[in-house]
Parts: sequence; structure tokens; C-alpha cells
Amino acid sequence: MNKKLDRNFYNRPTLLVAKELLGKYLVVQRDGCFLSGKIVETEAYVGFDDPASHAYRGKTFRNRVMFGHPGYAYVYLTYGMHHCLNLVTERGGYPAAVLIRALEPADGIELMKKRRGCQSLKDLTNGPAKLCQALGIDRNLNGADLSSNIIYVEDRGEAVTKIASSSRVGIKEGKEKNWRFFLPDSKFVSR
DNA sequence: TATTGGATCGCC
DNA sequence: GCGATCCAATAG
Repeated sequence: MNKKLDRNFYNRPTLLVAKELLGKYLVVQRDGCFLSGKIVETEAYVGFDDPASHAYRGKTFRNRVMFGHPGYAYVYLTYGMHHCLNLVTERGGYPAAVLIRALEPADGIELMKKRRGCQSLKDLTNGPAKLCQALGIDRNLNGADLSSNIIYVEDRGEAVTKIASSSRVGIKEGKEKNWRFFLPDSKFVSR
């Protein structure tokens, strides 16, 4: 019943992918551990003219994965200590990705609690850096293929009824774009 | 080569 | 509200 999202899913307009990722499950399995969570919050970063995007000033060593083919993970370090996970969308050569901002923990909750040093279910994965820490996502997964068995997103057949949008979080420019999408009824949305 | 500030978090 | 702590992008 669970269906892994393939490259065709990611090779579409980023805003559409960002919305359709809501309600799907992010899975990370390594070292005999199976971790997953339902995606409840995303943000889109699109093209050459989006001042909030890492790609705005052109291709660099850090952001090169964003310029590559769809269906790969772009993981970067921010504030010198936190990792953030993006899923690359749209055609090769066009920089676009969806930032995964929050999950509802599903599988492997005990390991997530241990890694986060936190017992509260609500605070385990309700932020982009928190979910990376909980699932053990770091720059070793930068460029990872989302059609692999290490990291991927799957559809578990759950219907999404309500989606809300707002300005993106933590950026200075590009605030006029409502490119943050979330499930308004979820307790696991950030902030 | 030096400086600055960031798609954050957790504690004060 | 603020410090932690690395790296990329700027300025010089």
C-alpha cells in the first residue's frame, strides 16, 4: 500500500510539490534503524529570482545540488550547527527545492527522543533542524538519491483535507510570497 | 585576507 | 532576548 514517490513526482512545479508533500511520510533507514514522520510543514525555494533562496546568487559548491536533477536531497549546515533538509524539484539546471520544516513523528520515536535529548513528542520534529537531528540527517546525505532505500518519501494513502499557506519563516527578503505550506490542524507545525 | 550575517534552537 | 559556531558571500 505504501508507495515511494519517484522522480516524476519531484520533476514538477515546486509549489505543487511542496503542497503535495504534506501528509506524505519522510523515511530514513540506516544502521538497522527505521525512522519516519508525516510531513506537516514545507517551504518552496524557486528559481533564479527568489532572493530568499540559496540559489539567488548563482551556483556555488554548497548549493550545487539545487541546480541538479530532481529527486535528490539538498542538506546544508546553517548557523554553524544545524542541518536543514530540502528535496530538489524541477528540471536539471533550474534551481528549486522544498524545505521540510516539520514532521509528526511516526516510526522510531524512542531513537528520536534519545538523539534529541527530549521526551516531549511535540518538540521532537517541529522545526527544520530538529527533524534533521531526530532522523540523523547531516551532510553525509547531501546529494542522496530519494529513490534509494536510505532516504525517501512515501505515500501511505492518507488523505489531506486542509492546507494553509503563509510567508516563509526566518528570511529577510521574499516575505511577500506565501510559499510556506502546512496542515493547520497539526500540533506538530513549527513555532 | 577580514568581516559579516544566516531557510535555527534552547536557555536566560 | 541572546549566544553558540561554521561557512559562504561580500568588501577591501
